[in-house]
Amino acid sequence: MIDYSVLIEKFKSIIKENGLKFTKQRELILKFLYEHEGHFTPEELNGELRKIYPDENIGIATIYRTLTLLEESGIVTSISFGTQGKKYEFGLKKHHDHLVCIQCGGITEFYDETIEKRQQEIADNFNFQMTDHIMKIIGICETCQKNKREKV
Amino acid sequence: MIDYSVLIEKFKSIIKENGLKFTKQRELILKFLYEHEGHFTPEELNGELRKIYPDENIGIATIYRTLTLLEESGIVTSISFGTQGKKYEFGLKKHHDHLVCIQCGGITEFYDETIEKRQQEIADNFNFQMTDHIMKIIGICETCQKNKREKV
DNA sequence: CTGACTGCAAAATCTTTGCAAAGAC
DNA sequence: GTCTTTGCAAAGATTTTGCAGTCAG
Repeated sequence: MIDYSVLIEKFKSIIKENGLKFTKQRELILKFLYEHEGHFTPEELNGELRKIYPDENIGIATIYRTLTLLEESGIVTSISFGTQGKKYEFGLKKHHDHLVCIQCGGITEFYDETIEKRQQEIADNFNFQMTDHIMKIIGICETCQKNKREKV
Repeated sequence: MIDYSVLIEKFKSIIKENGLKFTKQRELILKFLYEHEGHFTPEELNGELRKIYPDENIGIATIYRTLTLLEESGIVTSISFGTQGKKYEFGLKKHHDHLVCIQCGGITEFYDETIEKRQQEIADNFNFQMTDHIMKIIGICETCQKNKREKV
């Protein structure tokens, strides 16, 4: 995993290249995502940051703006949930895909070499310049299957 | 491809099973999706239906409600576009995945046996009961790549 | 007839934008 | 100092809901 100091330097250089500024808000949002595994909605992120930094009072608009910036910079990635918005996660880790539970909303990550290779081959066949790919396996996770059985 | 009369019967039996009613609006929406290949937002669907049936005046709420019903019935499927909502397509055709162009928003469909098989294996490994899966390859389609080169 | 369905408009979500004040460089 | 960023609140965009009248069975 990338070191935090390296990450910050990387972020600062992206910031500088684009004539932007390195602000406390941007740093705190990045830091949170770096330090917390998982997938967060902007609203959740807002809540967590308010808990950790009660004095900062980071506006929701800033969260949105920063997430967009971080995503464009390739530092975070997002996964969308139909109408219910997006969840963001720190993106500078090994590429992976997701198992999404429709019962509890839980997300499990996995990585599979076979699928990765095949995706590139498919894109090539269509002369499609792949910049990203998303794979979600949707269903019911082991825990929720058990809970269901116990209820019956 | 499923025959239209068979499709309607199928829909009617789902309707009946659930104590619902078979209405003109529901039929017209289903008919449109059956007859038109492609992926439509609720808003687009609304516009198209208004063009074809200027006298019907189907409300946008009905479109949403019907699409939800059709999706729950397994007759249509949806693909979500981050913040920008969902697109729906007729779903009773061979399963396939999508290539989505970030430039023009165009969608190309493909089907790959290797990927299908591997997805099931992965779900099994996690004791995950897969009900669906989504795969999107995101990038720039052949046409948009060409247009870009021409502009330069 | 009865209960489901519809269109309308209002409400609810989620996200973006305009602006004056504050902050980074 | 200059130009970007921020928080706030208002505006937008998309989707859902409440309701009275309408329609299917």
